[in-house]
Amino acid sequence: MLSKEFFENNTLDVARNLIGKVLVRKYRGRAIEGVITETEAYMGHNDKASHASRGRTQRTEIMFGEAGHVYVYLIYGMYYCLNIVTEAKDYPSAVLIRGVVSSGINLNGPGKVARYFHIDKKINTLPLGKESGLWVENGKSAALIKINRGARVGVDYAGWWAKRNWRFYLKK
DNA sequence: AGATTGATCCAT
DNA sequence: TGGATCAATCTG
Repeated sequence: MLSKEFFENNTLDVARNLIGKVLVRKYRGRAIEGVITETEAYMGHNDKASHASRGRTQRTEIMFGEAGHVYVYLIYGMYYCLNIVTEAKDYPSAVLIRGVVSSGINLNGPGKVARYFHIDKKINTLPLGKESGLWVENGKSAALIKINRGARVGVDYAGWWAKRNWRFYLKK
């Protein structure tokens, strides 16, 4: 299981390094696993695409918290999105898990990932590990993986910040 | 391209 | 307390 230190690094590095790692979910005595194929970094007070850009609120407080904790939110009234908090305490940042491959099934999009892994607000703000039943394991030799970068999805409203290549995905 | 859906945030 | 706004997805 990846340590808290892994998530205390620069968010862009964490987002890139999470590609190829294995997401593990223990749910009702069953283990669900999948290789992470797509992530996005949300980083800093100034990132207009980040929920934390307007400062601390009840919802975003978790992004200012300890690395390696889970941030889950509901979007469009229907879909949960899974994020993992990164970097130092009081620096708002997290990585959104956008894509996972599990048992040959391609889960493209954060809403599908959350649904498949039974992610909802019950594990919001919990640390990765036994308590949340969610953690990340090392994958196979990350050095052999080809990773592409691109602009983040669905954040056009963020102007210049939307153009930054803070999305990472496995090259096919 | 349009409908769906509700938590969250901030102020007409 | 109300209304605008969303880190999306499915169906055509």
